Amino acid sequence: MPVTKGTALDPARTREAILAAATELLYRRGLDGVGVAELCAAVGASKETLYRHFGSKDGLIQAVLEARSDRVHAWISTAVATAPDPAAELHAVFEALGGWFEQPEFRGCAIVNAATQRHSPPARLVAVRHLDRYLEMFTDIAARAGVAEPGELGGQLLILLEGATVVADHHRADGVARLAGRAALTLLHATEKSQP
Amino acid sequence: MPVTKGTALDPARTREAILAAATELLYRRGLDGVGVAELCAAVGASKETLYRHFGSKDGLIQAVLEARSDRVHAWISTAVATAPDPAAELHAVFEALGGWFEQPEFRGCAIVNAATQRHSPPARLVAVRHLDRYLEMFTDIAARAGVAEPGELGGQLLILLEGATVVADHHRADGVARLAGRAALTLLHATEKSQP
DNA sequence: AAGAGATCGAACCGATCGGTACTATCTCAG
DNA sequence: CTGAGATAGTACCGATCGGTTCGATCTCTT
Repeated sequence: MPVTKGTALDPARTREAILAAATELLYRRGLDGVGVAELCAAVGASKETLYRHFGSKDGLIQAVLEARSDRVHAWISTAVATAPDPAAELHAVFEALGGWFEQPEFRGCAIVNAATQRHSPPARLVAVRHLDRYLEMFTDIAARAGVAEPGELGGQLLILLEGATVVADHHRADGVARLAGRAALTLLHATEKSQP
Repeated sequence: MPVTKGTALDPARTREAILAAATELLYRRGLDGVGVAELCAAVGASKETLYRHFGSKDGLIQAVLEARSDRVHAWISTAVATAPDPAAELHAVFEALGGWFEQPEFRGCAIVNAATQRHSPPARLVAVRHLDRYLEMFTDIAARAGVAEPGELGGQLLILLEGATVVADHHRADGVARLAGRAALTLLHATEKSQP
């Protein structure tokens, strides 16, 4: 049945619905673990609709990744914004991360996972920008804390965040975020102390 | 031509040859990026030979991952063994890591990548044991350094190692290992100082 | 009222997937 | 010398892949 009778025709909403369903499925089963046909079935859309909105499976994947990157950074930024000082900001970031790791559907960072599966420009570019934003955020926190080399500490905090995500995904999830959070604060304090 | 004339018949060597070629190709292009036919062509072996030795593509993948995990840990252990004290051991680990990151064929940790692509028991188990061995190594180093809670520091060092690997793969490779290495030493010294 | 655009559902495309079967031919152990 | 096992090469299997096309049918804009 074409265009279910009584349904409002809203391309933008259709696009979002496809995006949402694809985000979940591709994250859970991997980029190569879900075919376009199954994707369409899960959305309740036809192939033609999907291809009109995204052009190709890779186009859909890219749209999914960019939207996800934006959402993740908005979420982390919110956590940071509620904290009163740099140390509390770091604590907030890793506490938020811990809440994510505990969710049963947690499967690592979708953007990094995608770049691992498709080691090609589109996915890699999204990943680079994703990590760039993390690095900028951490460097800002380090700068606000008044450390001598914010870039150095920022990079180390990025390593802690990504490392915690990988370990939570592939080793043990419980306590990893707090472990990384304590390491982050230790690094912050050590760097502060050494530069009075 | 079956069994090229003059070639010694050595199943064990054949197996190793398949393993070696598959290790390189699957690492470079991803588990789903290479078909069995291409794999056979790269090895110079027939499908029947591959399937007789490994049973299935997944069997081959598992053999590849386990061999790789063994090799990586032997390599890291060698780096550790040459250092005179815990701090030097950590330095050696991250220096070795840096050398790996700089290689043009570096594509992240093959075992973690595989577990990301196949989020199913076989690959996941190899990954868990792989990280277990890292954790044990780092915990031992922490214990030798005499810190109060070697497990805590060991876990943090594991996070640094995996984080550095991810960042080197997906963000920037140069200097990441040394950045993580300095963080590792900072954590070690901070933990030592707080527990006289 | 009419045309434009959106959507579904299905058929269809060539290519490729992992895996099997078979033959011819070689090596190697007895 | 003989039989068992290893191998290359090829053809083949059904399934699935990403992607295209088409007609029917709906909504929306004018």
